[in-house]
Amino acid sequence: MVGRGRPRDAEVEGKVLEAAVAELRQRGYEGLAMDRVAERAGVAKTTIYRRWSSKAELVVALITHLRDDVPFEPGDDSRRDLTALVTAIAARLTSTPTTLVADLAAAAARDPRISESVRTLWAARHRAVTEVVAKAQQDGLVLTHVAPAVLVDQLVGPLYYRLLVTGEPLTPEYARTLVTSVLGPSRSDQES
Amino acid sequence: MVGRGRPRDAEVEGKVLEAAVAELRQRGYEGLAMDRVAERAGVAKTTIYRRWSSKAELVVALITHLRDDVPFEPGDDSRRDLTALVTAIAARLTSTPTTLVADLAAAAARDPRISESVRTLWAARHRAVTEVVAKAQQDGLVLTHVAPAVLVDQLVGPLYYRLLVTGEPLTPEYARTLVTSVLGPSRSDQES
Amino acid sequence: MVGRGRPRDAEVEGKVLEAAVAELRQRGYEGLAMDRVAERAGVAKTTIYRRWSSKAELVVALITHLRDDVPFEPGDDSRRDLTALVTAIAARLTSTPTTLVADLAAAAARDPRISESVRTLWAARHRAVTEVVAKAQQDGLVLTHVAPAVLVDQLVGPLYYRLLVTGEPLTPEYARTLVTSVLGPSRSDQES
Amino acid sequence: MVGRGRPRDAEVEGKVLEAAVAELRQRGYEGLAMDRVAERAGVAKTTIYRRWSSKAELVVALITHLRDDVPFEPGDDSRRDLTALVTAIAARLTSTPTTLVADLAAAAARDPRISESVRTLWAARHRAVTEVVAKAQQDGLVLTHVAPAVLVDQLVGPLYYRLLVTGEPLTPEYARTLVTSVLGPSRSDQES
DNA sequence: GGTTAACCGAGACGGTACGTCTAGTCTTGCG
DNA sequence: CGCAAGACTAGACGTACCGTCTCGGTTAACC
Repeated sequence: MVGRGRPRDAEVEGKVLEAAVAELRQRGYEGLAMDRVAERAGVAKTTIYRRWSSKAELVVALITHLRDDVPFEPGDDSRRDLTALVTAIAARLTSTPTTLVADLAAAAARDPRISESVRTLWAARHRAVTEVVAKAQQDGLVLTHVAPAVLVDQLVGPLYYRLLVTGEPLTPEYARTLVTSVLGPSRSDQES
Repeated sequence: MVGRGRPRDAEVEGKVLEAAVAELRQRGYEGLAMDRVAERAGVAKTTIYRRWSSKAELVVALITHLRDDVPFEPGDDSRRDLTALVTAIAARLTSTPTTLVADLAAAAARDPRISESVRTLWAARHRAVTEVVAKAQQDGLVLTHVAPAVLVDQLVGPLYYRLLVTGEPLTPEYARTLVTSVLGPSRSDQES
Repeated sequence: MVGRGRPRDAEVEGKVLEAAVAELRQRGYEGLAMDRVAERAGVAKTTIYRRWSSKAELVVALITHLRDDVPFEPGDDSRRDLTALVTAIAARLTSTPTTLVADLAAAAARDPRISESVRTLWAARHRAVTEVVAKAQQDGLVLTHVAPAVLVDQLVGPLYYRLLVTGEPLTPEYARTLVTSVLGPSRSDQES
Repeated sequence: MVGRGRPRDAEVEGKVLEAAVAELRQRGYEGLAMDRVAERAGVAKTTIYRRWSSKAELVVALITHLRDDVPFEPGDDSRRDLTALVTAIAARLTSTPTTLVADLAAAAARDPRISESVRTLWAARHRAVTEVVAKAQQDGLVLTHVAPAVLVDQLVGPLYYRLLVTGEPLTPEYARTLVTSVLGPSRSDQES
């Protein structure tokens, strides 16, 4: 007895998320009004609440929707791969409104369901890093014998730390320095 | 023309900040209601707004008020000092409600004044780390030649990263591993 | 071109009306939600709207459905008959939730179709009174020469007045007093 | 400790009630939207809810506000007085939207506080009738020896009965007939 | 010692948003 | 067709919060 009743309008989800993203960019999280989202999406407020039980959940979905996993295929040069990955993550964080990242963290700290959702998002984004780090370690490129997970934390963690805590900029140079710190200087770095 | 009129009640500031801290811990930034702060402090809302022109400014003041710098004097053994420091920071973060940290970050991301205030707070807490790292580097304990600031980020950043992003626990072992990763294994570690 | 398509389920009408009556008793007219009626009746909302085009019309039908005329055969003694009738009406009103009566009046005041339906209901219930009053008047039992309809109003009206307006109780004594006031005291009353 | 805080704006109450009356006349009870009342009165919705906790209570207040007790001084002729009073009540009921009367009854049947309020309203309006009836009875004008309260019910009750139940019109003639039925025919009536 | 200036408390007020509820309509697929 | 299931529009309801404003009443400093 599946598929009874009127099926959900497939367009709704997209329209709402799009409207929400636009509003979010324009007025920030606090300024994101459900009424306006509804109107902008050309949809009744009830329809939004049927899918997402609160503003917070809508924003979570919105973020997930933003996920555009660029599949990453590792090359031969782990150092180059790692630098590219960390730089990409930094770039992405930079282009995302900081409030969003912070609000997600705050919402996650309060609601375990959101927490899970948000963590899944980040996990997906950082997975490739773990793989490349493990590979680099097998190749003997890493200085210390520490669990790969810790190294990942030391590559990615500082990005969030700067973004959320110190407010310093996430430049490509910074990303490269992080990699250098973990892998040691490359030959070209040494020469310079 | 100084000192005319009724002087401000000296106790008010303290009472309000205390009440605000309590509310912030309980309900987070969004849930921090000025009405409740006023009631809890036994003070009129007007009195609060006379001192701080908005909720945001109140939180700024509140954060500054939180600063309770435990003075740290470095010893001979930089590795031991560093481990102690990172462990202490981790312990402090663990004992602080995660929502508080996240909400501060969120508030900072929204309001530059809060941002500055929050950063000053963290900077005070992390200053000692920078000093010890620099000393360790001078002593030749650090593997790579990277700016001390970056090393600090890689020691402290992962703590916030785990707390706010991945949700993994901040154990003393983790703190020691972070130090090991930066300084390389200690002699005792190597022996084991 | 008769009997095309699936025939209407004969049970539906009864189930819906019954459910609607129950809801009406519990929650009153305003609180009568079509969704709840549908669910309680085990019927789709669409099915209800196919038969009755609005909440108002459903209530109309519902009222008609409530009609359960207890046939009354007059005896020799008009005074006794009248007393019995008025007492019976009072008892029935007492056992009916006051909200129901009031809501019916309110709905009637709003919608002429409901109005007609409700009036038919009351008329059926009060018809016997008119007959007996007319008979009593012919027998010379009534003090004044007033149209029977007015006397009926003065016998039945006070019941609704007390119920809806003053909130005073409808006791059998009250019913008898009403009859006494219209017919004059009976011989036994006079003796006492 | 009187008169603390900002005093209530004296105009608000009047403006809101006026706006509410206008809305009520235009769109009926169900169509009376608090948002529109607020806008029309040039007042925030919160301000309305601070004074009246619900739509129902606002309407009650509205009715009470409508109270314009025409003080009645009885003359020598009780029959004339009574006729005038009953006619006045009938006229007033006729000029009031029926929905209002019915809705008040319905609201009263649900909420005891409203009930009390409404009854007070009616009681004030009907008080004079009781007095005049009692006087008429002392003067020997009443046919039967029944409690004055019952006679009042039989004079006023039929008006509400016709209005809410049978829907028949409340003409001055009807009012006079009611009085006649209770007092017996006047001399002039007999002559005619 | 009266005037004046600034404070304090209480709380009303305008405004904005949230999340809930309902009436009625519309869209499927099954019988 | 009828029916069940349930999505959809439109819009009211009552609550919460923010920041402003208006009072009556204090508490000093100054004339």
